[in-house]
This record gives sequence, C-alpha cells and structure tokens, in this order.
Amino acid sequence: MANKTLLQLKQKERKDRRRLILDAAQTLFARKNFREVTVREIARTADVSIGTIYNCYADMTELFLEIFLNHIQKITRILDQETRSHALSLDRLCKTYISYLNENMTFYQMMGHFMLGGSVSEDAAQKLNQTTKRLMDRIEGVLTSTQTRKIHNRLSAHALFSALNGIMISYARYPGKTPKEIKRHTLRLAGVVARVFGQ
Amino acid sequence: MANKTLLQLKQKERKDRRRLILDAAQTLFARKNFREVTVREIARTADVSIGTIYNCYADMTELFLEIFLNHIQKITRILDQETRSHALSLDRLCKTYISYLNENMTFYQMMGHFMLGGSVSEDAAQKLNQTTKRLMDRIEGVLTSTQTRKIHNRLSAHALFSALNGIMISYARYPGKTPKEIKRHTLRLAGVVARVFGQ
DNA sequence: CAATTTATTGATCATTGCTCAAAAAGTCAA
DNA sequence: TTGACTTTTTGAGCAATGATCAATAAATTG
Repeated sequence: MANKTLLQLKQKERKDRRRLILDAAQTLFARKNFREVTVREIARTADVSIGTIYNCYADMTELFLEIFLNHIQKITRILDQETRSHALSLDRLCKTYISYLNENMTFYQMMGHFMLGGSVSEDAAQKLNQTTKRLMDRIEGVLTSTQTRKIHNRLSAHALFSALNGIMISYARYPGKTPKEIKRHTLRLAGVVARVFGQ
Repeated sequence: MANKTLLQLKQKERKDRRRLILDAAQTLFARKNFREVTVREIARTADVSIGTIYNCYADMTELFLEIFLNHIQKITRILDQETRSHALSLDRLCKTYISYLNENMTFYQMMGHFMLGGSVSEDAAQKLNQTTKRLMDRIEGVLTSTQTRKIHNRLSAHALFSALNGIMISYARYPGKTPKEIKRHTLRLAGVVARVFGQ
C-alpha cells in the first residue's frame, strides 16, 4: 500500500462502482415517477445487492443529490453550447431551461424531495453550492447582457432561477392536464418570466 | 330517516369529525416537519383511532389537500384584509405571501408533496381549481392596478404566483442557512420579483 | 500459501400508509 | 325497554419501504 498510483486506481474503481449504480438509478428515473423507484429496484437494475448501494452512498438522498448535480451540470453545458452558437436571449434561456425540466421530471422532483426534508451533509451542500454557482453565473451573464438597467444582477439571477423552478412546481403536475398541455402552459409562463425580467 | 334536518345534522357531525382530525394534523404540521408527521401520530393527537381517520379521508393526500386549501383561503383572506385597509402594492403582496410561507412551511411542503406524486381525485382537483382561482383573482387585481401595460394579466398572475412559490422551493431549505437568513433572502427575492413584475 | 484487509451479500429490522373483521355505539319500530 | 338493524370505531395485522450488519467472498500483501 501507500503507493500513490494504486490509491488513485482504487479511487477510480470506487467511482466506477458509484457510476454503475448512478446509471441504473438514472435509467429508472427516466422511465418512471420519482416516488416509484425503490432501492431494491435500483439494486436489481445495477445487478448489485442492496448492501453495495449503501456501501457507495450513505443513503438514498446522497444518490439523489449526485443525480441532481448531474442535471445542473448538464443544463449549464447546454446553456454554454447555445451561447456559443448565438447570443443567448433571455427568452431562449428561460425556454431552454423549462424545456429541459419538462423532459427531465426527476430534476425538479428531486428539488421537491430536498425541500420536503431530505437533509444533505455538509460537504454535499458545498458541492451543491459550487455547481449551482456555475449555473447562476450563466443566468447572470444573460441578464447582464440583456437588461437595460444593470442593478443587483446576482440577486436577479436568483429570482429568475426561482421563478423558473416555481413554474414547474406550480404547474408540472396540475391535475387533469396532459403532459403536452403542461409543456405548453409552462413554456408560455417561461415567456412571461423572460419578458418581465428583461425590462 | 329521510328527515332533511336529520340528514343535515348527520352531515354536520361528519364535518365535525373531519374537523377534529384536521385540527390535530395542523397542530402537528405547525410543530414539526411535514415528513415526520405520521398517521399514527395524527390519530393519537386527535384522540381517535387510525381507522377513523381513514373513515373520514380516503387517504393522507386527501387530508393534505384540505389543509392545503385552508392555507390558500387564509392567504386570500389576508390579502383581502390588507386591500381593505390600504391599496395593496405589488411589493406588499409579494412580501405578505412570502412571509406567510416562511411561517407556514407546511403549505409549500404540500405543494412539493403533490408534485412528487400525491395524486388527487377529480372533485378534489375541482375544489383546488376553484380555491386557487380566487387567490389568482386577487393577484391579478393587484397586477392590473399597478402595471402600466395591462396585457395578459391572467397569465402574468400565474407567472407571479409561480415565481413566489419558486422562491420558497429553491431557497426555503437551503443547506446551512438559519430560518432567519432564509426569511431575509426570500423576502429580498420577493422584492425583486415584485419590482420586475411591476414594470 | 496463509494472514489480513476490503467488498459484497441478502436476511432482517423498524417504520410506514393502509385494510378489514370484530366490537361498540347509535337508531328506531314494536 | 327490548331486540333487530345500521353505522362507526377500533387496532391488530399486511405489504412495502429504507436501512443495517453479521456472515461470506474476494482481493491484497508479506
């Protein structure tokens, strides 16, 4: 032991195992509703025992948080990509975000889960902060480049981020509406939010 | 039987029993986190057996929805009261709403619960629609009286409502923040939202 | 190869929302 | 009041859940 390369190898293996479980979980979350996914099913899908899952993750919330962070990173990447191909308008930003949420229910469902009491460890919280910060930078960037009066843009970015999440929380599962209707309505609301924040 | 008064009396009793359970549940929700409240504890607090609860409510979600509706009605009443005493500014509306949510975590936690999969029956959904409509009327009213350009105000009301809920979803349980810090931040965000929607 | 560390396993636990047969309480004509 | 009927209450019990941990298997090392 004490060989540095070997230690790194070990850590890589550890990451691989986490990856295995993570992928299985993400597959299931893409297929069915957040609440319906169980540890047992994740274990079965990853072809691993329940105990192994708890060997890689302290609890389900830790696993959820990793998936959550992945989503934030993916959205950040998508926004970066769009910015590269053309100057990203506020309207486009909002609609891209809402579109992503419509197609990845897990993401905001996890937001709901954390809000409902899924408590996060300290260093997990720090990772969350870092990752969110990066997304917030992009939002602030777009705000700064489109707003006429440039005041309190960081706070405005927070407010815009909140508003977009709120659209989904408030209307994503509105009783008696089809997914198509919901997408239409949430996208319209995204447009309104973009308009008011752009003035 | 078939006596109308008697039938009314029965229905009143039924309502009373529901009330008993509802009050117990609300007491508990005020005291502790949404997730930590169990049927057993509600039963114990209401001094009633578990079976009786399920005799009054089809399931927990139905009970939650009734509490949720009560909160919406109470907020609507508060807004009406404020409107009577002085013309309600958008800023005041937003901050009143966010203040209420800060002091009644249950309310938006239940929003999260429904979003996470708590399915609502058809007539419950209708009641939800009616009650939300009334609150939305107030919001739209304030928007109409303060906005310079009066377009799509119903949609704007939806967007504003979403934005306010989103503030709480996104920041109400932000890891490592005290309730006081959270209230401060969410109220500031409410101010931003009021400002952008008021232009 | 044997000793020791490390990882995996799944039976098991406590808790949950919810059910349902039995018991209790309420109703009312005779 | 009695006794047949209906309605309501009760809580032991069910299936399912997230999580645990002793036993087992695999990997590492001297």
